Amino acid sequence: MYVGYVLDKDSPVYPGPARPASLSLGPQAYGPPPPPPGPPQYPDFTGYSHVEPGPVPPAAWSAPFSAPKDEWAAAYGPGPTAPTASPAPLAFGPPPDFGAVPTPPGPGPGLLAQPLGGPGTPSSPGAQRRTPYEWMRRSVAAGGGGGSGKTRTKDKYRVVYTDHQRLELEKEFHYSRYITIRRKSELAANLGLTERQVKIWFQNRRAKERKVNKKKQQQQPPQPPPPAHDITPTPAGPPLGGLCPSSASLLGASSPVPVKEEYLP
DNA sequence: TTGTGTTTTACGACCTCC
DNA sequence: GGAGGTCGTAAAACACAA
Repeated sequence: MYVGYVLDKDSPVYPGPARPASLSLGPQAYGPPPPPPGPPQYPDFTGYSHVEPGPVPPAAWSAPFSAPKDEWAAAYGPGPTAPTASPAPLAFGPPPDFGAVPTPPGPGPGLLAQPLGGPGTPSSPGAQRRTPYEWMRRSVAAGGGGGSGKTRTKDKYRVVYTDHQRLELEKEFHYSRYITIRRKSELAANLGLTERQVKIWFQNRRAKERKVNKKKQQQQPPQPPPPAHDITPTPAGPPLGGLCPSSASLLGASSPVPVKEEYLP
């Protein structure tokens, strides 16, 4: 286990600024790192595919995480507004950060102004794909099941996470592929999930990313190795031996990135 | 409406690390 | 030994073509 890494460092695995303490930051709030822009980070992301034109958040990582998940960023619009608009009686209110982050100029007045489905509209992610921002109103229905602990041995095999839960999980994943114990607890509490669910979600999410990356590599012709300065730690594995290289460099004296207190020893 | 393919939760097996 | 990692897989949820 990598408890030592997680407990002691609680630092992002991938280069980037230290995340603000509060949850629910918009993707753009994670801050742009210096690396050059690359292909979209989540071109395969289909969970929130009601893409609308919107501001493209700055790149969050260097390759292979060279670009932020602009799909969901664009799909959901500015992060701050989404949870604010959610009527879900989750364990947390709209984080202050959400109100603090200005709404970028977009195609419309924002999520709140988007049409919502009627009360009888399906509460599934698929339905949400057809009904933009439906997730804001259906967080409760499926959200209650999110932490219900249903298993294969119980009446329901699995629950479907609400879009809000998935959005927050995606945000956290966007920040770091490996969630810390602290963040896992926070996220689980805030989203009404169990820590186990959060852990498994991250495991599945990493598996998904590996699968996508593998698919990409198979589709793309072999390319020459990138220059040395472009080499970034691979996300394919857990951080071994404490700090990953990127974290080490992140904490280095030369790093311009401010390190959050909780990440400091 | 139905069949089929894909995605999303959840678990078990096995491994590594402390 | 416990916790969390990957890997493989089951099954529900979902999308979509016929």
